[in-house]
Amino acid sequence: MLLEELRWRGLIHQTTDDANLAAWLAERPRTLYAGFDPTAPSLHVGHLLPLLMLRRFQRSGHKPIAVVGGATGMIGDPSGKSQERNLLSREDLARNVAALREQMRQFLDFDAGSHSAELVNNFDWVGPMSYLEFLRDIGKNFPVNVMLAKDSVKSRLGRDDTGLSYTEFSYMLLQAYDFVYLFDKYNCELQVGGSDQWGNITAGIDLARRMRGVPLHGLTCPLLTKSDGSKMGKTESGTLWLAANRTSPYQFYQYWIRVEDADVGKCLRMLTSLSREEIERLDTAREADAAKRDSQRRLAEEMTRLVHGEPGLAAAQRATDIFYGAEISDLNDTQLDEIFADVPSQQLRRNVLNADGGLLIVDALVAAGLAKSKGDARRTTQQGGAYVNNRRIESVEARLTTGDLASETVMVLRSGKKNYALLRFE
RNA sequence: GGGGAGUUACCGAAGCGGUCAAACGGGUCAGACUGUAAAUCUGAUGGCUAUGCCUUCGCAGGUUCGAAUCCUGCACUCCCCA
Repeated sequence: MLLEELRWRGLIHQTTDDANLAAWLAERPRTLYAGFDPTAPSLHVGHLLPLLMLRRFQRSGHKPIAVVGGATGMIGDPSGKSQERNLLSREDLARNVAALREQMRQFLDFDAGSHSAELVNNFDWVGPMSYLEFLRDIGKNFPVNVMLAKDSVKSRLGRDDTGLSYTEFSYMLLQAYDFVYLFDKYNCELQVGGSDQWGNITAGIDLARRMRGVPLHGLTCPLLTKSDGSKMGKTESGTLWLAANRTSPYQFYQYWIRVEDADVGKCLRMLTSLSREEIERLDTAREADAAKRDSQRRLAEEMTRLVHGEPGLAAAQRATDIFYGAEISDLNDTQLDEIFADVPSQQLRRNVLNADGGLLIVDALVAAGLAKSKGDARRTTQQGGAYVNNRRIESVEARLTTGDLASETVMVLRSGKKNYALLRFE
C-alpha cells in the first residue's frame, strides 16, 4: 500500500527485501529512521527526500526518528564525496545541530501518540563512548575486506588525486552503530536515506545481525536530479536552502516555478503529497498546453507552503505578482521591504528629489548600481530598459521627485526585465 | 645560452603614419517575440558637464604637424635550436 505508492512516485531506489518489505510494513506499525549530518546551518532541497520519506511513513502510521548527526558530522561522510572533507569546528557543529533540529520539527508530527516522531542527536550516545570501547564492541564486528568493498570506499581509493583518511573510513562504523542503538532503544527496524547511503545502511544491518542477531531493513530513495543529469536544488547562486534567511520564500518559490517541463512531473511525484489522480491530471494538462504551466505553479505552491507555511507562500506570491506584474504604487515601506527583501538597496538624501527639479533618471540608475556609468544608464534608458516602480521611463531627461516614491521613502528601480534595485530616501 | 614570434577594449581577433574610441566574432546589456522555456530578430557595448571634450592599443621615452601604427629601451608571453 505505502510501498506501492512510493514506487509509483519513483521514491524507491533500492531495498533490502523487495519481495517482503510491503508485507512486513503492513503487519504492524514499524519504527524507522533517517540521519542528517549537520554540515551547514540549514537543510537544503537534497535533504527533503529522506525527510519527506519519514513524513510519508508517519502518515501511514509508522513511527519516524530523525537523527541529527552531531557525532557523525564531526567525522564527515565519505559517501558520494570525491575528496576528503574539512572538519567542522565544534562551535559550528553545535550551531548547525540546533538549527537543523528546529527545521525538522515542521515536517514531522511530534504529537501523534504511539507513532509520534522522535528527534535525536547521535552525539548523545556516541559522544560518551570511549575509543577502546568502540574498537572492542563495534570495530571488532567490521571485517576490513567488507568495508573496502563498499562503493563509497572503493571509489575514493581508486583515485590518484585524493585519498581517504582513517577518520572518514571509520564513518560507516558510527552510522552502523546508530542503527543498532536505535534498535535497542526504540525498536527501530528500518533505515531510509538517499541512494548514496546504501553502503552505510547495509553496514548497520550487518552490525545488528552480528551484535543482536536481528534482521533490520533498509530503503533508499534516488537522488533528485534534473533531466540533464545535474542535481536539483542548485541555482547559479548556489544551494536552494530551506532556511528563509538563506533562501527567501520568494527565491524558493521562483525556483520551482522555473522547473523545466521535463522535470516538473518528477518533482510533483517525489516532493509533494498530491494524489496520484491530481498529478496525472496535471500531466495531461501539461501535455495539452504546456504554456499554461499549471504544473510549475502547483509545484511551487506546494513546496513553498510545505517549507515556509501559508504566510511564506502568500509573501512569495505577492512578490511574484509585483516582480512580473504591474506598476507599483500605494504600498508602504514595510510591504516593499518584505517583497524586495532580496533586492539590493542604496540610501540617498531625500533633498536630491527636490533640488533642481528632481533626480535625473540616469543618476538614479547609477546610484542604484543598475548601470556602470552614466553612459550605460543613458543607453539603457534610450533603449526603453529603465523602469521606476515598474513604469517605463521614456525620456533620458526624466527627473524623479517625491511624487515617484512607491512608499514613504522607497523607490523601486529596474533595468531590463529583472534587475531590480531600491533607492531609499531618508 | 642562441634564434624567431607576439602583447589591441570583457574575451578572441583585425588594424601597420592621418578619415581609429579602433573592423569582425563571442560574450554581456537592452528591445521585440515568448510560457518567468528554447530559438530567433533588432539595437547597444571606454568615460564625460556630450554635434564637443577627455582617457585607452604591454610599460617608459623618442621621431613627426600628426603614432595602435615608425625608432630606442624595459617587462612579460609563446615557439624553435642548445
